[in-house]
Amino acid sequence: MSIDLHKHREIQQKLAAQEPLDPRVEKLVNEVIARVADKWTMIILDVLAEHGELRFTQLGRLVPGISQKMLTQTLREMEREGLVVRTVHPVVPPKVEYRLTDLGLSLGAAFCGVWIWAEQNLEKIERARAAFDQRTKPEDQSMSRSV
Amino acid sequence: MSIDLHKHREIQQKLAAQEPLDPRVEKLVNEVIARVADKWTMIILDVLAEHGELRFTQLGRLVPGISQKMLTQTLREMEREGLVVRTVHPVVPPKVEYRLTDLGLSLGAAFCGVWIWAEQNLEKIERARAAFDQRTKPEDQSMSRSV
DNA sequence: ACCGACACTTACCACACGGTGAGTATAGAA
DNA sequence: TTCTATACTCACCGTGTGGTAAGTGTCGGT
Repeated sequence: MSIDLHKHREIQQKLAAQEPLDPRVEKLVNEVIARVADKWTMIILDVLAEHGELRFTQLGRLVPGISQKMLTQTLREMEREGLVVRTVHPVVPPKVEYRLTDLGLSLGAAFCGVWIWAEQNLEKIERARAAFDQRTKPEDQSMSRSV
Repeated sequence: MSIDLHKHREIQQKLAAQEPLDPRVEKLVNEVIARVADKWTMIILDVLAEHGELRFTQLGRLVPGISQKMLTQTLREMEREGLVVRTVHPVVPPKVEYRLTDLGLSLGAAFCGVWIWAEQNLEKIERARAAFDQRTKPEDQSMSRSV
């Protein structure tokens, strides 16, 4: 549930030292990050963490920009990873409910570290970006630098 | 540097409760995740955390699959976010060194939570995936699926 | 008989991402 | 003179990702 500080230190040391982590772990982490980092997964995780159990259309309404296709797709992937459970009620107008598993909840908790980091370093990042743009942009060229 | 457990709890509570986080933070988090989650950023962060200061080609060698284009691009983005510093030595064969900033280091530390999570839940995820594939794959010739 | 609700699935399409390979600049080595 | 090393930039191109819109199936309401 909560971050284990011993583990934390240990891995920090591994990062600081040359000790490579288990390659399986590294691969998994990359996969997890890739999965979680897409446009919708974190938002859905967030909404689900906030609202508990939700139906497909409710979820769609709570994640404004999303298309049905992406909602289904993301939810499927999250289900596959064991982050959400999908409960089908075989009733006349279909009723499907989605809810985070313990795993999903714990992923949310694990990401707290990143949230905290972002929260604490928001200003720093914005300053870094501004400074970078400052020292990069002054060339009056129309370089297409899309975000 | 290390994760603040008070903050951690606080945010967990916010996640559990309905309290939304500062939208700026949420936006930033999504951006950070999106940035960090690309194919190369985390790997570079990792390599840099392990080796300290590195030159362009050294980095390229330590991140086997990467193309020059992607290395440059990723490095630039990381520089913009203030995660790395780029030091140019105006010598005859160009010499440029890259090194993590405190911010970059702290991001690595923040991601420890996710690493730990992945490490601790590796089996669970693989089992979830296997189970999901199991119950999804058995599609034989018949198109009708009996749930 | 027709419509709408729900939870999807499918076809199509545009754009962005990432790879490849070439080009650029400089100076010392061969 | 040509080659090599370094740290890039640029043009081109194929794939993949995500959006739009329409279709599917069932049943209850009108």
